[in-house]
Amino acid sequence: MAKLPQDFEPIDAMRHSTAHVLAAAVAELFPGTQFGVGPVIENGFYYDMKTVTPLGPDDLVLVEAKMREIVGRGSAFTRREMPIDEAIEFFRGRGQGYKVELLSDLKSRGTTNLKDEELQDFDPAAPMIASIYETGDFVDLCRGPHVASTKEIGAFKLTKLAGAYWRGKAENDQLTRVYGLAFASAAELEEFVRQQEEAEKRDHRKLGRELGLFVFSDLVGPGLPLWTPKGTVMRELLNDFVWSLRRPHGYERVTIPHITKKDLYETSGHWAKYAQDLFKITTREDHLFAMKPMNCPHHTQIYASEQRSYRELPVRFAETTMVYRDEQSGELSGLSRVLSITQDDAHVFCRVSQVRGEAEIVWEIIQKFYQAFGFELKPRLSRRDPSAAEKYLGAPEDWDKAETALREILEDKKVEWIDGVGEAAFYGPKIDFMAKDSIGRVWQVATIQLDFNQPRNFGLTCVNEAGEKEPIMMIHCAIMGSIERFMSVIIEHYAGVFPVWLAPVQVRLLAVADKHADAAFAVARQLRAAGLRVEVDADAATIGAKVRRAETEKIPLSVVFGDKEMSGEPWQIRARGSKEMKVMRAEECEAWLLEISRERSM
RNA sequence: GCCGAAGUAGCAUAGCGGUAAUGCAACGGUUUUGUAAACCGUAGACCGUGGGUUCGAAUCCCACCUUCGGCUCCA
Repeated sequence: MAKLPQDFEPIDAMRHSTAHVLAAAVAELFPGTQFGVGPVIENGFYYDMKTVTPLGPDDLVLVEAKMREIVGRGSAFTRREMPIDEAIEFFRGRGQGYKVELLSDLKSRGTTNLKDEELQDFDPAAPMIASIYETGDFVDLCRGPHVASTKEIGAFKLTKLAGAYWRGKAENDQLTRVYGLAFASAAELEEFVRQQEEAEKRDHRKLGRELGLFVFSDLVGPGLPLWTPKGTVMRELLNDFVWSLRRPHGYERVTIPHITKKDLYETSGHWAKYAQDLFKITTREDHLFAMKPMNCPHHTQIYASEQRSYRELPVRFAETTMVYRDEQSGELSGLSRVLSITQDDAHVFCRVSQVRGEAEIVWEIIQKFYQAFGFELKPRLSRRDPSAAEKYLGAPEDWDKAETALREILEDKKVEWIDGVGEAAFYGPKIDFMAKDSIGRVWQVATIQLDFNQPRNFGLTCVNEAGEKEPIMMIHCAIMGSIERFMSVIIEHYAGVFPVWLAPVQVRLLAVADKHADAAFAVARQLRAAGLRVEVDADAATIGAKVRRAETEKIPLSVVFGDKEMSGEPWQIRARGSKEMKVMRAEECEAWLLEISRERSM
């Protein structure tokens, strides 16, 4: 994300100046290049540009060398100001069409329609004065601030080339975006690169394959993960956990088919908005069906199947089930973005007066759930963008009411929350939860969504105390959101080293020699019968090799099983990653293992 | 979908116009082992798919599939 100049930290002026040096280097090497915007981002900068001939990876090396040459010249960054019309002519004269467009747009429509990355070029306080910065022969539109001269530029490195649409719109020109890192010192740059490598080791796509949790098949297709027995064990455990938290609050399970006539989505409002993202099915009799991309419309039909009294509300339906969305192929990524998504979905049908209480129950479930993994949660009020009313269903007054209800809950909780303008669903505002993982990355996870539109579209009511039909509200809530995404998050959070309760294999018995195998298998059978997930390693390998194998496969507990154990000596239980053994008499082991394997904790 | 890059045995990599190599895993044999890698051997790849250029293609060209990095999108 681009940073605004008012949020600049001391390092950011240097990063911004480095972006100018990048543009200067490209301008020297590739005359005729037109430049877009070049903002500061986390850890560095980028610059969007349209070169006469496309840039390749080899050019990146060339450009970086040229940048070092320019930095070596030690030129000053000099600021000049001019009226906006003069600036338009100035950049037109230099063939910089994108800069001319930005300036002209600013002149006619003001700063409010500018994106963050574009605001790095303009000062909203003085929109009719353009400032430019000169470095040697290179001149760029820019609000600043910059360092005094290229002598102050620290350690930098160009990292990648990517495509990016001009002003973020898919219908515009596609420019080449050059990304770079910039830090005050070479040591900091190296440290950052090292951290990146650490994060790569946790990549769920790599760990998922190594740990045998899920696979993809070219025959089945992209974005359609196939879950192995081990991966399925984890999915079920997570789902059971969610259920254990929901059950006391009166949630009931329901089950729906995975396809429906299109009529359902025409009524819900989804067809108009998402028709092209649906997998469609034509029946032999030429009727049009769709794979379900969400569950709420189906669930409304269970609610609507009978007349409901206010006395039976809230009605809480929940179901963990797959939905299917025809995403753009370029969006797919490991488990983070897939076509077959398992949602732990719930819909609460309630009166307006019950919304608050129900939302608080969900909040409590979410907190308990995420606490068990050691995630730090931060809520976000995802509300509508008032300047884009056409994107949302329903009357603004209803939106205001719903947004206020959620805001009150947030204020009541006295927690820090993020204001998410434009993050609402098309049918209502929501509270989304952002989870910070063990290496500080933030993921959007659980959600509580208010919806007055679908109940209205489907005519959902209850009979109230006065015997009248009263319109009701619907709350959509998901604890994990998507199990696929949540799996990707916890795989990376734990780096594949899962806590005992969640590990697909909890205990491995390492048979010392052939003669111990039968006894080890017998013990394993007994522990399995007690509910533990146990394996035996009885291969013809040394005990050292078996220990190593259990470690690299990230099995939480292992027990060497040989003569000593068979003759009744205490077991030595090895916890992964630790050389210290837990020594325990055999007859105590089962109870202890059961206890720790059930404790849902980090 | 768009821009760019990449697909070689189960995994990780080498080879980059002259007919596929290495490590780990697998399999067979020997060893019967006490807390992070025993030893010896064997097998395993139409080099993503299809087409083209060439006497000859893993290697060059085209299309498609899949993956990766971004952009756009995300109920």
